[in-house]
Amino acid sequence: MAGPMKERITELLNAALERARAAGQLKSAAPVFTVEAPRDPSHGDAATNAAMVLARAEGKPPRAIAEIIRANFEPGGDIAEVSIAGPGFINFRMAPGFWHRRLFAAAREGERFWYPQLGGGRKVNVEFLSANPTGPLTVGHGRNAVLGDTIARLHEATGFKVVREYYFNNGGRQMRMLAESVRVRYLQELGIDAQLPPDGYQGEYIRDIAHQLVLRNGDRLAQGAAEEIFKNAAERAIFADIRNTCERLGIRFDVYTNELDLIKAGKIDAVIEGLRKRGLIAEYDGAVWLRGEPLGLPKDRVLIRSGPEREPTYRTPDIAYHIDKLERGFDLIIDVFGADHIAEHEGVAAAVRALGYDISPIRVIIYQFVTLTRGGEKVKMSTRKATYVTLDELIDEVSPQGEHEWSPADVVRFFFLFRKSDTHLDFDIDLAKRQAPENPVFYVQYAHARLASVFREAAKAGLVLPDEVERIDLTLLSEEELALARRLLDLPEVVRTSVEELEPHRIPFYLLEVAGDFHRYYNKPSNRIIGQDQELSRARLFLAGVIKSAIASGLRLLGVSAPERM
RNA sequence: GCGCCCGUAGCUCAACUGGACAGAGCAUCGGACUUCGGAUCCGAGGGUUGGGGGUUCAACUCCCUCCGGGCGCGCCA
Repeated sequence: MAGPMKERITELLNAALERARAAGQLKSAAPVFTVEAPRDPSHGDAATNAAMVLARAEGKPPRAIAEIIRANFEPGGDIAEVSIAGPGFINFRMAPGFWHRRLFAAAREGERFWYPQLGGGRKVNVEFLSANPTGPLTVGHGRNAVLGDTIARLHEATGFKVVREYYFNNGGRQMRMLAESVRVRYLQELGIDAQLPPDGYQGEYIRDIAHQLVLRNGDRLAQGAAEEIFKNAAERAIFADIRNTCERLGIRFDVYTNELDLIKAGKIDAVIEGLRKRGLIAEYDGAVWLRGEPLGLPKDRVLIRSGPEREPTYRTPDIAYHIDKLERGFDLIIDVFGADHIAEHEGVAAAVRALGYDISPIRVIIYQFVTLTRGGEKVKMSTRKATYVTLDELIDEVSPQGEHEWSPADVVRFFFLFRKSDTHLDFDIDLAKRQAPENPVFYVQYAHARLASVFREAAKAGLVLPDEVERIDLTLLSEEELALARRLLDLPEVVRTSVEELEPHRIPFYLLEVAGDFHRYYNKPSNRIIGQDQELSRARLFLAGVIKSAIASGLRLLGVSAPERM
């Protein structure tokens, strides 16, 4: 519901309550009531529960109180009707002129209208994906990447300054294992007998990296070559691959941060020192521990491993990393994590707070895992065992073939966003492949392409909208068309909720509804946009333009293209 | 065992964060244009929102409990 309308009605309601009290018709103090758009549009444009929340204090039935409020309500110019319904709702219906003015505003302002400015230039850091460079991106990473990027887009659109950030660990055991795996494949490539360690990486891409090393170095690395060489080669190659996949999805990062740099900058040591000063460090079993009990955590957590290397666990740099982000002065720090990280994040947050930082800027969006179904069976995925479907393969498989105006990422992006992040996502590959033309994304894009086509036809027929849109007579629009307009004009509120609650899935669901409204409207012969009556045609074409603008603006938030032709 | 998430139509999911009669898309069955794009539209069937209790004028939504599924409880990330 439009913000201005809501505020206006709230004011008028408060005035009515005041009058009723002055007249002795009500005795209790102003209640906390809400003004919202009813779920069912036939109930009106706005509704309040004021009478119902007053019922108890007044000792009267809600509908009787509603009558009192209505009797004292002096409607402003835009409110056409005030009625009482259901258990005691007071419903308001706006005059058509209100909607006409909103439509004109939408046409004039374009994206500024659809994207409410919430950020005021505040700085937000969105950390997402953050996959360690040990292999190609999998389908699970895809959900993270698309969610994170879309949250970034939502914030950009609504007036935040956004940094997209990728954090990775390159100091630990996993990277050593990666290096070792490359070395083994390298030796094998040279015909030298070598065995992958039990936890080694078995993927084909390791052989590719080893093969490249042979091409460039021959057998010079066969004896005594530093682990560093294999590690760097692997990291470089895998990152190139990850970047490429992200590029295909329309995703680019502004900042990469890694563990080794944090170590070199002494930030890890600083964390340990700070914690030690506060009595939060324990040392036993040869390791350095974060004490759980004083932080309200279930148990102690290792910060520095035992053994001669004195290696930090992943959690220590993560603490340092979050402090680093806080010190860089972001107003909002968003972490996109898989469900398996949630417990760990609590520990990290507790440590950061214990070190004296205000962690309120940090917000976490958790997403549940993606399960993949192929041939009716769940595919179990493991990076190490190389039994995964890569994100690249998925993009290839579900993207339409041939020449198109739209991006190969459209289907994948839309699918990943088409459910709430904290529910499991079941991705049936066969279905996505086979039914690609019936995917919801095509339904929405088709609505846009159809509208574009209408404008092409209108131009052919010499029908053009005036620059001064206010000259168009919107009183010619039918009730059905106004209903369509009302849903359309919801977009700014949908965007607001998506940003505030970090719930991007609202956008694709909204777009599906608008597209459905339009397809239904369009299919009725009586709703022909380009017709004999010039004035009516102009009013309808104008509305069509606003619909097109809303769909395009919504899709842009998702990183999904809005094709003019399909 | 403990913690977090989930359980809504045959399947995959929504439900404006406590509001009115729980809605879409697939799937099934039956229909619709000789002009703006049929990748569309119309209609039908399908529900005790996992079970039970509680709070509230009002519960899919909050609390308790039980059942079922996922994730975590690593000196992996």
